[in-house]
Amino acid sequence: MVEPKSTRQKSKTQDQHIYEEIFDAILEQRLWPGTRLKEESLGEIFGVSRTIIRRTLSRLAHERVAVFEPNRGAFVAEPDVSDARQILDARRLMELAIVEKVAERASSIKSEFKKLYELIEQEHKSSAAADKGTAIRLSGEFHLQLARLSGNKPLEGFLHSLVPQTSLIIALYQSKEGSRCAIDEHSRLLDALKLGDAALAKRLMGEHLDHIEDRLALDESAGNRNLAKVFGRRADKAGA
Amino acid sequence: MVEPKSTRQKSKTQDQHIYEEIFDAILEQRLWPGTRLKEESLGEIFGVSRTIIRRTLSRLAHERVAVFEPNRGAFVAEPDVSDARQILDARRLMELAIVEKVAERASSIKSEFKKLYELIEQEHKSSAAADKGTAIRLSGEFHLQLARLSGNKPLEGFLHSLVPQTSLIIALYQSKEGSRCAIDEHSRLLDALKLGDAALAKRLMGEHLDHIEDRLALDESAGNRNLAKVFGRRADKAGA
DNA sequence: GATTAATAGATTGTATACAATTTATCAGTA
DNA sequence: TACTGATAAATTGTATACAATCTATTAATC
Repeated sequence: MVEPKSTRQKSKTQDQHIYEEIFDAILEQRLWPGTRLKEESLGEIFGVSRTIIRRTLSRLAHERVAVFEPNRGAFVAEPDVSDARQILDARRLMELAIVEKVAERASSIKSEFKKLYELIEQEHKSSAAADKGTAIRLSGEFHLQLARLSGNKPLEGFLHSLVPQTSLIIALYQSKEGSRCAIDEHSRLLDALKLGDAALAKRLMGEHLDHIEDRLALDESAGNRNLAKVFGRRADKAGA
Repeated sequence: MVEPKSTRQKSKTQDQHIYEEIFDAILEQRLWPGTRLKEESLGEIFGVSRTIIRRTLSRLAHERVAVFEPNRGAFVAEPDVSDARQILDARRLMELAIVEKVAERASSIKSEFKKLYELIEQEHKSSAAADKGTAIRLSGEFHLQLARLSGNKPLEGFLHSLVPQTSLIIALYQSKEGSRCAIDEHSRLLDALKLGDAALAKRLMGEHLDHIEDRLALDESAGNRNLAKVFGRRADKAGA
């Protein structure tokens, strides 16, 4: 690999790298809701100044994955029960629309499906290796890839914000352990999409989302699961 | 009005102010697609350093209302025909979902409707006074208020990005002048919503969006309307 | 000992300085 | 004149310095 001519051109990819690193950490649930994202610490980790980190945090805040508290810094978001319902509701709307579009375009994007099957394959492997973090992340990436195949950039962008938020919701409110049906659901969904069967694909996606929600405890009392919030304290799990 | 104790606390509202100022200028089509957004000029206009302006531009870029070109700065976005179709498609999805939600909640948010009728009233006045810019902006705000009443924050956020993008599309591709039916359409839509008639409201919203799209020339040749782009030049309408 | 007040330390928020890059200006040449 | 190349000016991209604020620690008081 060759060094770039200047330090300037890599700026965008460097931004992207830092962003994805944090994004993935949230998807994999290594970064817990409420975790403090200290600017200087992150700057040292990635070898950049606070300027760059601040831009990344600003992007995450925009996507509602992080939250800025004035004069206190950025924290990984902690969606409450009401937020969670709205997020899942919006996500269902997006995912159904995306699935419909992908099914419509099925014939013209056939070569793309292979990559998605490979992604599912990886998901299986991570799951078999009990690498839960990677499995969760790959599951999220499956949905993001589907969004890309919809051919609608705004929708793709919106889902890119909703997927990690869903990950935070699962971290906060999942009560039952995930039965390992989820991966097979991806497979069957993809089969339906490849055949261009929009109705079936939408039904399967709907059920897939149902299953994710079924494992959550989003009743009113569920707010209490987040003890730190109840007592007005903040967990600071980010080491210096 | 009393001065705030420190210059720090007003930071968020100052950010918001600058953002809204630019946002409104785009809604009112005073800022044309492709216009360069020079950081120092904006900083002088609003009396802040480039740091603050940069944050605002970054937000606008996230919402796809502005675009950063590496080492060249930020420009008001110029959605091409393909972008335009995707944006309008996404907007239709959002608006129909929003209208459905508002209709469902109609009984519990009755007091909110009055504000919307007042907004329509203002729209009428601006239109009568031939104040086209204000009329367009108020029309956009009508849709944003509706999104707020949906009670779904993610959806509201998504529409907040799509509305100014639609404004850019209209600026670039509107061929026929807008017949002044649009305002009455808002009225009738609101009537249906107040009665909680979701089906009718959705039909009216669909037709409303149809009418907006009908006035556009989004055929393949329409790309040529943007001459500057065809010839690879850039219009720089922002004075120093 | 518990509670409050005062101080020191750590962290964010903003402006600014400097480097890298692009854009504009202007000779020089055919 | 039209075109090329070199130089200067303007602009963005990043790091850093400093001010404002919050947090933790310690001292003082009851």
